[in-house]
Amino acid sequence: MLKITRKVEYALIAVRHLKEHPGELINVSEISKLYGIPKEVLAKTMQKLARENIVSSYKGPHGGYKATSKASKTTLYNFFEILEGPTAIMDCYFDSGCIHLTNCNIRGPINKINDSIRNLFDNLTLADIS
Amino acid sequence: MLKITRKVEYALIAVRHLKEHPGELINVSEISKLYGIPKEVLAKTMQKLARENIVSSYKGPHGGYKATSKASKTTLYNFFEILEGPTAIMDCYFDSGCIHLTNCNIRGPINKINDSIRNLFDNLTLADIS
DNA sequence: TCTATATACGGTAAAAATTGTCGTATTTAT
DNA sequence: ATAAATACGACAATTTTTACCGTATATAGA
Repeated sequence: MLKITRKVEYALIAVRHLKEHPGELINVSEISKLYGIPKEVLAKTMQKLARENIVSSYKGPHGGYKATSKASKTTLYNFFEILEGPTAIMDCYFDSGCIHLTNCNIRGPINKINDSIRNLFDNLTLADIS
Repeated sequence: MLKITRKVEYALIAVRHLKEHPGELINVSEISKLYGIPKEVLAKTMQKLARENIVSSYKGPHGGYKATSKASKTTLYNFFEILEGPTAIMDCYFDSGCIHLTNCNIRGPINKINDSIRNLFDNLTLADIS
């Protein structure tokens, strides 16, 4: 519990790698081999980041990805959201689908904890882990 | 991702309920019905808490559980640990089993984030959510 | 002493979420 | 044209989480 997913882990590794080689076009295979990450998984992850302009993509031979200026400014919260959707320690923070809401006795405190965690990830950027 | 498990959710609800009825012996069936929690799941969870003296248990008819004084003092981190084992956003914080450790480029920053989260849960007690 | 009720505990089945794989399309440098 | 790369969708495999079942043990009360 309270784990980040491998996809996020892979994405963090990839972005960091791109930032360590500024301007350079680096393809998925290269990063895959270097860090032992399944190629297709990383590929799809990079595509999501490309859609959000965290990285820019170039097709064709010698193509690949490079980090954009947005990469550094992006908060960890947004980064997580791009890859995994809205993040909270319990679904009821976003979903109203919980049947127990009316007699739930912990929602208030849980939401406070949530806010703390969200605050933490809102105040860390990708630059902080690069 | 970054979710607490239902077991932990159930345990928080149960402990809070016990603390709302101090001294009273309340059995698992009662809490189960009240909050719509599967009985056996909650039962096992309560047994873990009993072993760690977060609650005290009484067998037989009119038996049940009540919160102990330790309940309020227990940190959320310890509570999570009792129920789910050591908690970290990535396994490599505790496990050395990761093959990539040598060329992992994000371990340092990830561990810092981990420390922040751990600090958060170390400084919140069950009293804070009751 | 018998019975009913409750916790204690282990094993396993079911469900859900995550992770990985495959096939195909598209773009583009050479 | 060809080869190398991203783009995308569907599905399979794995892992984790959640729920259920059976049995043992303790104890209050008739």
